[in-house]
Amino acid sequence: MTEQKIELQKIDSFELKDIFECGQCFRWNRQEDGSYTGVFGENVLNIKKENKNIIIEGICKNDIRKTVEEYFDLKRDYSDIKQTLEKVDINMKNSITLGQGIRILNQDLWETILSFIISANNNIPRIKKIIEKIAKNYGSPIKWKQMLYYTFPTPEQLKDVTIKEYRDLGLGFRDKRIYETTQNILDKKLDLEEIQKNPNTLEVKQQLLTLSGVGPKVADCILLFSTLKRLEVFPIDVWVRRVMNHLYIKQPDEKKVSRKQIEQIANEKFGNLAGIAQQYLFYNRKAHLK
DNA sequence: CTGCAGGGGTAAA
DNA sequence: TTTACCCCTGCA
Repeated sequence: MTEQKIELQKIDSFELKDIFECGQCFRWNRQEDGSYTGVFGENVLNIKKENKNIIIEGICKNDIRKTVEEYFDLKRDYSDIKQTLEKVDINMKNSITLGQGIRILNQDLWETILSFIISANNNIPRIKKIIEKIAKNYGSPIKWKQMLYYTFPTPEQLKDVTIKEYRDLGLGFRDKRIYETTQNILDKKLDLEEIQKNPNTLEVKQQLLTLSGVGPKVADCILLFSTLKRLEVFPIDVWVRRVMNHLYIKQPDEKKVSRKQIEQIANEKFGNLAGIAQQYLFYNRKAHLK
């Protein structure tokens, strides 16, 4: 646990806003100076961009370079990915222009599972608020610059939390789901270490779907945004459904568009990069407001 | 000020 | 396939 600092140069595809406000993460907050501060694992980091350089500093458990490299997916060549996707069609090309600075984070699997269970039928400000409360109540404190931050609690730290306590935190009907999923992980009904090793995405998805509160959309988000990092999945939420319908399907009644239909088109067009394509498409959402 | 719709879905009927 | 769901915010 030490205070560390690092400066990265010539990193392609790294816009703070694109990365932190695309909906993949919930614990990064924009500061007044335009930088972002966030907690992940046992780290509290602040990131800012000056000229073309990225400056990262804060409390970091292990070597900051390695930590950052892993978390921000720095070893992946996003310009290569963008080049491939750009060729798909003009829609994708435009979408990439809108969100060209995105990177898909390698977030802790456990935290990602709980975060996206909480995200169900919910809005981002409230999701963030709830996750912050859970961290503050059950996580471990980390002090940096006179401020206290809190890690996301481990399954063990949530072991004895009751459904009622969750309800009192404002989780609503998700209280039971969080409780049950925590118990299932503690009981190793699903072994998070094991599924990390399984290369068969469909199998892993089936296993995630056994968890309470995890349906197809949440499962895909977990597969894409965590260290599972399956770039071929295509999470379908109302916005992506809207955009996909608008661009490719053109069904007058949006609700009639089936998940299967969207998945098929996504797979045909974007193949094993569908997940990243989904993120770019997400930037199209405001262009298609009802 | 009160009422109501709707939000990055899921589980249960 | 359809419906209820906890809480919160925005808006009529």
